[in-house]
Amino acid sequence: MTKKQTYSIGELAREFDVTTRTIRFYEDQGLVSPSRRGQTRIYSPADRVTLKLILRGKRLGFSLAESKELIGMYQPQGDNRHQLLALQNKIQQRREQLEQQLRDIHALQLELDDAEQRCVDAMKELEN
Amino acid sequence: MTKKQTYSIGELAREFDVTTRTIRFYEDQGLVSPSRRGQTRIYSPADRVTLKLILRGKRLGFSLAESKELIGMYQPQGDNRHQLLALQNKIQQRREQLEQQLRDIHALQLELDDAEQRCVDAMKELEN
DNA sequence: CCCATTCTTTACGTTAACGTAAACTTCCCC
DNA sequence: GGGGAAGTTTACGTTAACGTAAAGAATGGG
Repeated sequence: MTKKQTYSIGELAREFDVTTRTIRFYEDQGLVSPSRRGQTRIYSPADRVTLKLILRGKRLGFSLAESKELIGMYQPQGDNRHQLLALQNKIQQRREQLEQQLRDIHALQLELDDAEQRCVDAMKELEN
Repeated sequence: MTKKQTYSIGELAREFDVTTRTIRFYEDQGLVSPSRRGQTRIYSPADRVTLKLILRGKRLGFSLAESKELIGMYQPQGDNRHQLLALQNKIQQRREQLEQQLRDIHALQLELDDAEQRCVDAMKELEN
C-alpha cells in the first residue's frame, strides 16, 4: 500500500485546515488545476504539493499572485533564470523583513520587561 | 536647542513615510489624539512615539486594534497585570510565527538552490 | 494682494482573500 | 426510496487599512 494517489477537495481541506471554498478560490486564481471526474474535482499528489506551497507562501507573507509565480518555478520549462533571480530577490527581501521583525520583537520584549517591573513595583507599593 | 517640541502632520508623515491620510486615520481609530491650534493638529513628542509604536506593530503583523492595546500598556494606570499577560501571549505567538517563517525560508532556500542547479545544468546541456 | 502650500472635513472607492448563502446534483446506506 | 453527506455553480457580502477626490480655510512670502 503506497501513498494515496488521489484526493477529494474535502480531504485536502481537512488536512490543511482550510475550507473547500478556499481551495476552489485558489483554482479560480489559477494556482491549481485539478482534473475532473464528471463535475467532481480530483486532486493529484502534485496538486497537494501545490497547496502546501501556497500555504507556506501565505505564512511567509507572499500574496497569492507571488505564490503563483513561485510555484511556476517548480515546473522547469526552459529559461527559468530570469524568474529565478526575481524569486531570489523576494526571498532576500523576506529575510531582511524577518531580521527587522526580530529586532522589533527584541525591543518589544525589553519594554515588556520594563512594564512588568513597574507593575510588580506598583503591587509591592500596595502591600505596604 | 533641545528636541523639537511639536510637529505638524506633514512633518510626521514625511519622517515616517506615510501619508497624512494615514495619520488622520489612526486618530479616527483612536490611536493618537493630537492637540489642536484652531483646526490644525499639533503633535507632541509623545504622539510621535505613539506613531512609532504603531508602525512597529505593523511590521510585526499586529492589527491596528492590537497595536492600540499594546500602546495602552505604556500608560500605567493601576492594574496592568491582566493586559500585560495578554500582550505577552501575543508576543509569544509572534515569536513562534517568526520561527515558523524562518523554517519556511530555509526550506524555500533549499528548493531555490535545487532549482538553480537544474537551471545551470540545463544551460550546460545547451552548450554541447 | 495674490498665489502657492499646507492644512481641514466629508465621503465614496479599492484590494485581497476569502465568507456565506442559495439552489441543485450525486452517491451511499439501510 | 428517503435522507444525509459531500460535491457543484453562481453570486453577493465582508474586513482592514487606507486611497482618492472635492471643496474649502489659513498662512506666509514676494
